[in-house]
Amino acid sequence: MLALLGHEAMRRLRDAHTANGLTPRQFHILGLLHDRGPLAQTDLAAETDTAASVLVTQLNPLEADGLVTRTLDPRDRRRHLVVLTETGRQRLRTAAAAQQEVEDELFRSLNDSQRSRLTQLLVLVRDDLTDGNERCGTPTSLDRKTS
Amino acid sequence: MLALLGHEAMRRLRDAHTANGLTPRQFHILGLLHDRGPLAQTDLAAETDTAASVLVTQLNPLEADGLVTRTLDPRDRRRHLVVLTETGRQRLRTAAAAQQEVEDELFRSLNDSQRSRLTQLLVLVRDDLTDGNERCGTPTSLDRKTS
DNA sequence: TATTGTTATACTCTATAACTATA
DNA sequence: TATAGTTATAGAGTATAACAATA
Repeated sequence: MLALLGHEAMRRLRDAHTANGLTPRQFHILGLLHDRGPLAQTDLAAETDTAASVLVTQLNPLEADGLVTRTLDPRDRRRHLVVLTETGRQRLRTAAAAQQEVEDELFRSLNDSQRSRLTQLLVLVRDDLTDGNERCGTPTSLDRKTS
Repeated sequence: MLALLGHEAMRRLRDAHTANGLTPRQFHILGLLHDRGPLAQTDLAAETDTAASVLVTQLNPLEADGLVTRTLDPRDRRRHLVVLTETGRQRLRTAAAAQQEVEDELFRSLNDSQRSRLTQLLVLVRDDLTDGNERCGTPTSLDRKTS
């Protein structure tokens, strides 16, 4: 049921973000750049758990739309620093509002205390999976976030 | 987070079922046939929320492996009744054990009361989404189960 | 030689439409 | 004409390997 509900949640988030010209991954990328400042593509790939080659295909449209710029890191000219533009910041704001709408719709059957209990339980599961996998060396998608 | 955790759950279930030569959908199909007896493909498509064309591609390997048979319904020779064989029943048992292992691993950080509370909250969300969509006419994947 | 980023390729899952056979 | 099932095709998402530039 967790898998099925998660699939439905992803579908709704994808629909909402598509209306803003973004994929869920691109929304994630914009959010990271907003919170952490400019990042190299390697860092973005690690944080979002996407292969480097996939990251490129996500960044290209973002750069073409002027939401993001790529500049060479002067100290290591192999690295491309990805920077959030002002346009990108605005797009992130409207996309975040759309995301919030989807979340409200998804969890409208729960009151505030039920919602926080659900988050609390999911956090327990997630944290156990992430550092559990780091410990026993069975890497999966979830733990690359913290590595 | 629900979407991400659901994705991870689906990945683990898929891996477990792949080891038994099944997809998650095929496991779902076998389970339905076990619980409800022979069903026409239309019914299976509705219950599992898969397009008819997708259902065919899931049933073909099941029939080839002898887990399932397709027979014409004598009362409406357009309908193909899908029947679970004894081999299919056995495969379902081993696959169900594998699914249970994955669930135990996923939720090992929760004790029994936490697990039941999580299920309870997820059921609330799911039921609201399903009959909520039936009411307001915004059909999604989840509500076809109950229609 | 190793690392960053890019390109090309293939594979899976999914959605759609066209087709057949029955009703 | 409408329905049950099938086939073929195209699209999105993802994973892998080969490649260019830089360290």
